[in-house]
Amino acid sequence: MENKNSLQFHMNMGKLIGSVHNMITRRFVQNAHEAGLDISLDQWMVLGPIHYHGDASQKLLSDFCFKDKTSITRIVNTLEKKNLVVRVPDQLDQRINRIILTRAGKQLFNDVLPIMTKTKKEVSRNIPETDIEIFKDVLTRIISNLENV
Amino acid sequence: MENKNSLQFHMNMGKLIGSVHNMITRRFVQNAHEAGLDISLDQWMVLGPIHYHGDASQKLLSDFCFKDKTSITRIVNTLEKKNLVVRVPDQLDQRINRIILTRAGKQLFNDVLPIMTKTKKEVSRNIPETDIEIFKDVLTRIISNLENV
DNA sequence: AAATAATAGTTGTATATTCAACTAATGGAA
DNA sequence: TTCCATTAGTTGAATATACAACTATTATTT
Repeated sequence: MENKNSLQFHMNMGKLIGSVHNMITRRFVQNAHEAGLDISLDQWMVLGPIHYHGDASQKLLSDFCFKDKTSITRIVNTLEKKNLVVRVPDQLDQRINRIILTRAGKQLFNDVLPIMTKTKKEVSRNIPETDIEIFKDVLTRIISNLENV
Repeated sequence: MENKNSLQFHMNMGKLIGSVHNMITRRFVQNAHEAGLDISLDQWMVLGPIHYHGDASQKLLSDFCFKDKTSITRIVNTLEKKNLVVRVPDQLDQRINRIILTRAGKQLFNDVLPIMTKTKKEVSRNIPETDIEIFKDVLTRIISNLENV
Protein backbone atom coordinates (compact mmCIF):
# COMPACT_ATOMS: atom_id res chain seq x y z
CA MET A 1 0.00 0.00 0.00
CA GLU A 2 3.08 2.18 0.23
CA ASN A 3 4.40 2.11 -3.32
CA LYS A 4 3.62 4.27 -6.33
CA ASN A 5 1.15 1.87 -7.89
CA SER A 6 -0.98 1.78 -4.80
CA LEU A 7 -1.05 5.54 -4.58
CA GLN A 8 -2.17 5.67 -8.15
CA PHE A 9 -4.90 3.20 -7.32
CA HIS A 10 -5.77 5.25 -4.29
CA MET A 11 -6.36 8.28 -6.45
CA ASN A 12 -8.58 6.45 -8.91
CA MET A 13 -11.38 8.70 -10.08
CA GLY A 14 -14.25 6.27 -9.55
CA LYS A 15 -13.12 5.64 -6.02
CA LEU A 16 -12.77 9.35 -5.30
CA ILE A 17 -16.25 10.07 -6.61
CA GLY A 18 -17.75 7.21 -4.62
CA SER A 19 -16.02 8.34 -1.43
CA VAL A 20 -17.09 11.95 -1.89
CA HIS A 21 -20.64 10.88 -2.65
CA ASN A 22 -20.82 8.82 0.54
CA MET A 23 -19.27 11.58 2.62
CA ILE A 24 -21.66 14.25 1.37
CA THR A 25 -24.62 11.95 1.95
CA ARG A 26 -23.48 11.26 5.50
CA ARG A 27 -22.78 14.91 6.27
CA PHE A 28 -26.17 16.02 4.98
CA VAL A 29 -27.99 13.46 7.12
CA GLN A 30 -25.93 14.47 10.16
CA ASN A 31 -26.67 18.16 9.63
CA ALA A 32 -30.36 17.41 9.23
CA HIS A 33 -30.33 15.21 12.31
CA GLU A 34 -28.67 17.92 14.40
CA ALA A 35 -31.49 20.24 13.37
CA GLY A 36 -34.02 17.61 14.45
CA LEU A 37 -34.95 16.67 10.88
CA ASP A 38 -35.22 13.10 9.66
CA ILE A 39 -34.47 12.95 5.94
CA SER A 40 -31.86 11.32 3.71
CA LEU A 41 -30.09 13.06 0.84
CA ASP A 42 -31.83 10.84 -1.69
CA GLN A 43 -35.23 11.60 -0.21
CA TRP A 44 -34.34 15.29 -0.48
CA MET A 45 -33.20 14.86 -4.07
CA VAL A 46 -36.67 13.58 -4.89
CA LEU A 47 -38.58 15.93 -2.60
CA GLY A 48 -37.03 18.99 -4.27
CA PRO A 49 -38.36 18.32 -7.78
CA ILE A 50 -41.74 17.33 -6.34
CA HIS A 51 -41.90 20.73 -4.68
CA TYR A 52 -40.81 22.67 -7.74
CA HIS A 53 -43.03 20.84 -10.18
CA GLY A 54 -46.17 20.63 -8.10
CA ASP A 55 -47.57 17.38 -9.44
CA ALA A 56 -44.65 15.43 -10.90
CA SER A 57 -45.12 11.92 -12.25
CA GLN A 58 -42.70 9.24 -11.10
CA LYS A 59 -41.39 9.04 -14.66
CA LEU A 60 -40.51 12.74 -14.57
CA LEU A 61 -38.79 12.32 -11.21
CA SER A 62 -36.86 9.40 -12.60
CA ASP A 63 -35.56 11.41 -15.59
CA PHE A 64 -34.89 14.46 -13.50
CA CYS A 65 -32.99 12.68 -10.75
CA PHE A 66 -31.08 10.28 -13.02
CA LYS A 67 -32.47 7.50 -10.85
CA ASP A 68 -34.03 4.24 -11.96
CA LYS A 69 -37.83 4.13 -11.84
CA THR A 70 -37.48 1.39 -9.24
CA SER A 71 -35.57 3.73 -6.96
CA ILE A 72 -38.24 6.39 -7.38
CA THR A 73 -40.97 3.89 -6.53
CA ARG A 74 -39.23 3.02 -3.30
CA ILE A 75 -38.27 6.54 -2.27
CA VAL A 76 -41.84 7.69 -2.91
CA ASN A 77 -43.00 4.74 -0.79
CA THR A 78 -40.81 6.00 2.04
CA LEU A 79 -41.97 9.60 1.64
CA GLU A 80 -45.58 8.41 1.62
CA LYS A 81 -45.02 6.33 4.75
CA LYS A 82 -43.72 9.49 6.42
CA ASN A 83 -46.83 11.39 5.24
CA LEU A 84 -44.72 13.85 3.26
CA VAL A 85 -46.32 13.12 -0.13
CA VAL A 86 -49.37 11.40 -1.57
CA ARG A 87 -49.86 9.53 -4.84
CA VAL A 88 -52.83 10.81 -6.84
CA PRO A 89 -53.81 8.92 -10.02
CA ASP A 90 -53.80 11.16 -13.09
CA GLN A 91 -57.31 11.90 -14.38
CA LEU A 92 -56.48 11.51 -18.06
CA ASP A 93 -53.87 8.75 -17.98
CA GLN A 94 -54.57 6.10 -15.39
CA ARG A 95 -51.02 4.76 -15.63
CA ILE A 96 -49.55 7.90 -14.13
CA ASN A 97 -49.19 8.77 -10.45
CA ARG A 98 -49.10 12.47 -9.63
CA ILE A 99 -46.91 12.99 -6.57
CA ILE A 100 -48.21 15.79 -4.36
CA LEU A 101 -46.58 17.31 -1.27
CA THR A 102 -48.63 17.21 1.91
CA ARG A 103 -48.58 20.14 4.32
CA ALA A 104 -45.95 18.28 6.34
CA GLY A 105 -43.96 17.77 3.14
CA LYS A 106 -43.99 21.49 2.35
CA GLN A 107 -42.99 22.27 5.92
CA LEU A 108 -40.09 19.83 5.77
CA PHE A 109 -38.97 21.20 2.41
CA ASN A 110 -38.65 24.69 3.86
CA ASP A 111 -36.94 23.40 6.99
CA VAL A 112 -34.35 21.47 4.99
CA LEU A 113 -33.37 24.33 2.64
CA PRO A 114 -30.95 25.91 5.15
CA ILE A 115 -29.48 22.47 5.92
CA MET A 116 -28.73 22.10 2.23
CA THR A 117 -27.08 25.50 2.16
CA LYS A 118 -24.99 24.69 5.22
CA THR A 119 -23.88 21.35 3.78
CA LYS A 120 -22.99 22.95 0.46
CA LYS A 121 -20.85 25.52 2.27
CA GLU A 122 -19.02 22.84 4.27
CA VAL A 123 -18.38 20.78 1.16
CA SER A 124 -16.93 23.61 -0.91
CA ARG A 125 -14.95 25.31 1.86
CA ASN A 126 -11.60 26.75 0.69
CA ILE A 127 -12.17 25.68 -2.90
CA PRO A 128 -11.92 28.48 -5.52
CA GLU A 129 -15.19 29.24 -7.27
CA THR A 130 -13.55 28.79 -10.67
CA ASP A 131 -12.48 25.27 -9.75
CA ILE A 132 -16.00 24.47 -8.55
CA GLU A 133 -17.30 25.59 -11.93
CA ILE A 134 -14.85 23.34 -13.78
CA PHE A 135 -15.73 20.56 -11.37
CA LYS A 136 -19.44 20.84 -12.15
CA ASP A 137 -18.68 21.11 -15.84
CA VAL A 138 -16.67 17.86 -15.76
CA LEU A 139 -19.51 16.12 -13.90
CA THR A 140 -21.97 17.28 -16.54
CA ARG A 141 -19.68 16.07 -19.33
CA ILE A 142 -19.29 12.68 -17.68
CA ILE A 143 -23.06 12.38 -17.50
CA SER A 144 -23.39 13.07 -21.22
CA ASN A 145 -20.52 10.65 -21.93
CA LEU A 146 -22.36 7.85 -20.16
CA GLU A 147 -25.99 8.80 -20.71
CA ASN A 148 -27.21 7.28 -23.95
CA VAL A 149 -25.08 4.31 -24.76
CA MET B 1 -39.44 22.18 -13.64
CA GLU B 2 -38.98 24.72 -16.38
CA ASN B 3 -37.99 27.85 -14.46
CA LYS B 4 -34.64 29.15 -13.33
CA ASN B 5 -34.92 27.87 -9.78
CA SER B 6 -35.53 24.35 -10.93
CA LEU B 7 -32.56 24.46 -13.24
CA GLN B 8 -30.42 25.63 -10.38
CA PHE B 9 -31.70 22.74 -8.34
CA HIS B 10 -31.02 20.45 -11.24
CA MET B 11 -27.40 21.48 -11.26
CA ASN B 12 -26.94 20.94 -7.53
CA MET B 13 -23.51 19.52 -6.83
CA GLY B 14 -24.58 16.72 -4.52
CA LYS B 15 -27.09 15.53 -7.07
CA LEU B 16 -24.55 15.68 -9.89
CA ILE B 17 -22.02 13.68 -7.90
CA GLY B 18 -24.62 11.08 -6.94
CA SER B 19 -25.77 10.72 -10.54
CA VAL B 20 -22.24 10.39 -11.85
CA HIS B 21 -21.38 7.88 -9.17
CA ASN B 22 -24.37 5.71 -10.07
CA MET B 23 -23.65 5.98 -13.78
CA ILE B 24 -19.99 4.99 -13.44
CA THR B 25 -20.94 2.07 -11.20
CA ARG B 26 -23.50 0.86 -13.72
CA ARG B 27 -21.16 1.26 -16.67
CA PHE B 28 -18.35 -0.62 -14.96
CA VAL B 29 -20.65 -3.55 -14.14
CA GLN B 30 -21.97 -3.58 -17.72
CA ASN B 31 -18.45 -3.57 -19.19
CA ALA B 32 -17.43 -6.38 -16.85
CA HIS B 33 -20.56 -8.34 -17.70
CA GLU B 34 -19.94 -7.99 -21.43
CA ALA B 35 -16.49 -9.47 -20.85
CA GLY B 36 -18.06 -12.36 -18.97
CA LEU B 37 -16.92 -11.11 -15.55
CA ASP B 38 -19.16 -10.90 -12.52
CA ILE B 39 -17.98 -8.13 -10.21
CA SER B 40 -19.36 -4.86 -8.87
CA LEU B 41 -17.40 -1.61 -8.70
CA ASP B 42 -17.39 -1.72 -4.90
CA GLN B 43 -16.08 -5.26 -4.88
CA TRP B 44 -13.34 -4.08 -7.24
CA MET B 45 -12.56 -1.11 -5.01
CA VAL B 46 -11.88 -3.54 -2.19
CA LEU B 47 -10.23 -6.24 -4.29
CA GLY B 48 -7.65 -3.77 -5.61
CA PRO B 49 -6.13 -2.85 -2.22
CA ILE B 50 -6.24 -6.51 -1.16
CA HIS B 51 -4.15 -7.33 -4.21
CA TYR B 52 -1.68 -4.52 -3.71
CA HIS B 53 -1.23 -5.03 0.00
CA GLY B 54 -1.05 -8.81 0.08
CA ASP B 55 -2.57 -9.42 3.51
CA ALA B 56 -4.64 -6.37 4.35
CA SER B 57 -6.72 -6.23 7.52
CA GLN B 58 -10.35 -5.16 7.24
CA LYS B 59 -9.49 -2.04 9.22
CA LEU B 60 -6.87 -1.08 6.63
CA LEU B 61 -9.34 -1.69 3.82
CA SER B 62 -11.88 0.45 5.62
CA ASP B 63 -9.46 3.40 5.95
CA PHE B 64 -8.15 2.99 2.46
CA CYS B 65 -11.53 2.77 0.75
CA PHE B 66 -13.25 5.44 2.87
CA LYS B 67 -15.88 2.83 3.60
CA ASP B 68 -17.45 1.95 6.94
CA LYS B 69 -16.09 -1.20 8.59
CA THR B 70 -19.59 -2.66 8.23
CA SER B 71 -19.42 -2.25 4.48
CA ILE B 72 -16.03 -3.96 4.39
CA THR B 73 -17.34 -6.87 6.46
CA ARG B 74 -20.13 -7.43 3.99
CA ILE B 75 -18.10 -6.94 0.82
CA VAL B 76 -15.48 -9.37 2.14
CA ASN B 77 -18.35 -11.79 2.90
CA THR B 78 -19.41 -11.54 -0.73
CA LEU B 79 -15.86 -11.96 -2.05
CA GLU B 80 -15.40 -14.97 0.24
CA LYS B 81 -18.66 -16.52 -0.95
CA LYS B 82 -17.33 -16.17 -4.51
CA ASN B 83 -14.06 -17.84 -3.44
CA LEU B 84 -12.03 -14.78 -4.42
CA VAL B 85 -10.53 -14.16 -0.97
CA VAL B 86 -10.10 -15.95 2.36
CA ARG B 87 -9.99 -14.58 5.90
CA VAL B 88 -6.93 -15.71 7.83
CA PRO B 89 -6.70 -14.80 11.55
CA ASP B 90 -3.55 -12.81 12.35
CA GLN B 91 -1.01 -14.83 14.33
CA LEU B 92 -0.08 -12.05 16.74
CA ASP B 93 -3.38 -10.21 17.15
CA GLN B 94 -6.38 -12.48 17.22
CA ARG B 95 -8.74 -9.58 16.61
CA ILE B 96 -7.43 -9.03 13.11
CA ASN B 97 -8.47 -10.82 9.92
CA ARG B 98 -5.85 -10.93 7.16
CA ILE B 99 -7.61 -10.90 3.79
CA ILE B 100 -5.78 -13.01 1.21
CA LEU B 101 -6.54 -13.36 -2.51
CA THR B 102 -7.18 -16.88 -3.75
CA ARG B 103 -5.87 -18.02 -7.12
CA ALA B 104 -9.31 -17.22 -8.58
CA GLY B 105 -9.11 -13.78 -6.96
CA LYS B 106 -5.74 -13.05 -8.56
CA GLN B 107 -7.06 -14.25 -11.90
CA LEU B 108 -10.12 -12.02 -11.65
CA PHE B 109 -7.99 -9.05 -10.63
CA ASN B 110 -5.92 -9.36 -13.79
CA ASP B 111 -9.00 -9.90 -15.94
CA VAL B 112 -10.70 -6.80 -14.57
CA LEU B 113 -7.76 -4.41 -15.05
CA PRO B 114 -8.53 -3.78 -18.77
CA ILE B 115 -12.23 -3.33 -17.93
CA MET B 116 -11.22 -0.59 -15.51
CA THR B 117 -9.10 1.06 -18.17
CA LYS B 118 -11.91 0.89 -20.71
CA THR B 119 -14.43 2.36 -18.26
CA LYS B 120 -12.04 5.15 -17.31
CA LYS B 121 -11.60 6.02 -20.98
CA GLU B 122 -15.36 6.11 -21.60
CA VAL B 123 -15.92 8.28 -18.53
CA SER B 124 -13.32 10.89 -19.41
CA ARG B 125 -13.92 11.02 -23.16
CA ASN B 126 -13.59 14.51 -24.66
CA ILE B 127 -12.65 16.07 -21.34
CA PRO B 128 -9.35 18.02 -21.29
CA GLU B 129 -6.67 16.47 -19.12
CA THR B 130 -6.21 19.76 -17.26
CA ASP B 131 -9.88 19.78 -16.28
CA ILE B 132 -9.64 16.18 -15.10
CA GLU B 133 -6.75 17.20 -12.87
CA ILE B 134 -8.72 20.07 -11.36
CA PHE B 135 -11.67 17.72 -11.00
CA LYS B 136 -9.64 15.22 -9.02
CA ASP B 137 -8.10 18.00 -6.97
CA VAL B 138 -11.55 19.32 -6.01
CA LEU B 139 -12.65 15.80 -5.03
CA THR B 140 -9.59 15.46 -2.82
CA ARG B 141 -10.26 18.83 -1.22
CA ILE B 142 -13.87 17.91 -0.53
CA ILE B 143 -12.71 14.74 1.18
CA SER B 144 -10.39 16.70 3.47
CA ASN B 145 -13.17 19.23 4.11
CA LEU B 146 -15.48 16.49 5.33
CA GLU B 147 -13.06 13.96 6.73
CA ASN B 148 -12.38 14.79 10.38
CA VAL B 149 -15.26 16.82 11.71
C1' DA C 1 -2.85 -8.13 39.02
C1' DA C 2 -7.46 -6.31 38.28
C1' DA C 3 -10.27 -2.94 36.29
C1' DT C 4 -10.90 -0.10 32.39
C1' DA C 5 -10.28 1.65 27.78
C1' DA C 6 -9.44 0.95 23.06
C1' DT C 7 -9.51 -1.82 18.84
C1' DA C 8 -11.26 -5.29 15.18
C1' DG C 9 -15.08 -7.38 13.49
C1' DT C 10 -20.05 -8.93 13.30
C1' DT C 11 -25.04 -8.46 13.41
C1' DG C 12 -29.64 -6.01 13.20
C1' DT C 13 -32.31 -2.43 11.16
C1' DA C 14 -33.35 0.97 7.76
C1' DT C 15 -32.43 3.02 3.36
C1' DA C 16 -30.87 2.95 -1.54
C1' DT C 17 -29.52 0.85 -6.04
C1' DT C 18 -29.85 -2.16 -10.28
C1' DC C 19 -31.80 -5.67 -13.38
C1' DA C 20 -35.35 -8.67 -14.81
C1' DA C 21 -39.92 -9.90 -14.85
C1' DC C 22 -44.38 -8.53 -14.08
C1' DT C 23 -49.34 -5.82 -14.34
C1' DA C 24 -52.15 -2.39 -16.14
C1' DA C 25 -53.29 1.19 -19.17
C1' DT C 26 -52.67 3.74 -23.55
C1' DG C 27 -51.76 4.32 -28.53
C1' DG C 28 -51.28 2.69 -33.30
C1' DA C 29 -51.55 -0.41 -37.14
C1' DA C 30 -53.53 -4.18 -39.74
C1' DT D 1 -61.97 -3.29 -33.98
C1' DT D 2 -58.64 -6.30 -32.66
C1' DC D 3 -53.92 -7.17 -32.07
C1' DC D 4 -49.43 -5.45 -30.77
C1' DA D 5 -46.10 -2.25 -29.05
C1' DT D 6 -45.18 1.23 -25.76
C1' DT D 7 -45.38 3.39 -21.35
C1' DA D 8 -45.90 3.84 -16.08
C1' DG D 9 -45.33 1.72 -12.20
C1' DT D 10 -44.53 -2.41 -8.87
C1' DT D 11 -42.20 -6.50 -7.06
C1' DG D 12 -38.35 -9.86 -6.18
C1' DA D 13 -33.53 -10.80 -5.66
C1' DA D 14 -28.83 -9.30 -5.02
C1' DT D 15 -25.66 -5.75 -3.59
C1' DA D 16 -24.21 -1.62 -0.88
C1' DT D 17 -24.48 1.96 2.79
C1' DA D 18 -24.70 3.95 7.71
C1' DC D 19 -25.50 3.77 12.63
C1' DA D 20 -25.98 1.50 16.95
C1' DA D 21 -25.23 -2.25 19.78
C1' DC D 22 -22.75 -6.24 20.43
C1' DT D 23 -18.48 -9.88 21.22
C1' DA D 24 -13.82 -10.81 21.63
C1' DT D 25 -9.22 -9.53 22.07
C1' DT D 26 -5.40 -6.41 23.26
C1' DA D 27 -3.49 -2.34 25.67
C1' DT D 28 -3.43 0.85 29.53
C1' DT D 29 -4.06 2.49 34.03
C1' DT D 30 -4.42 2.37 38.74
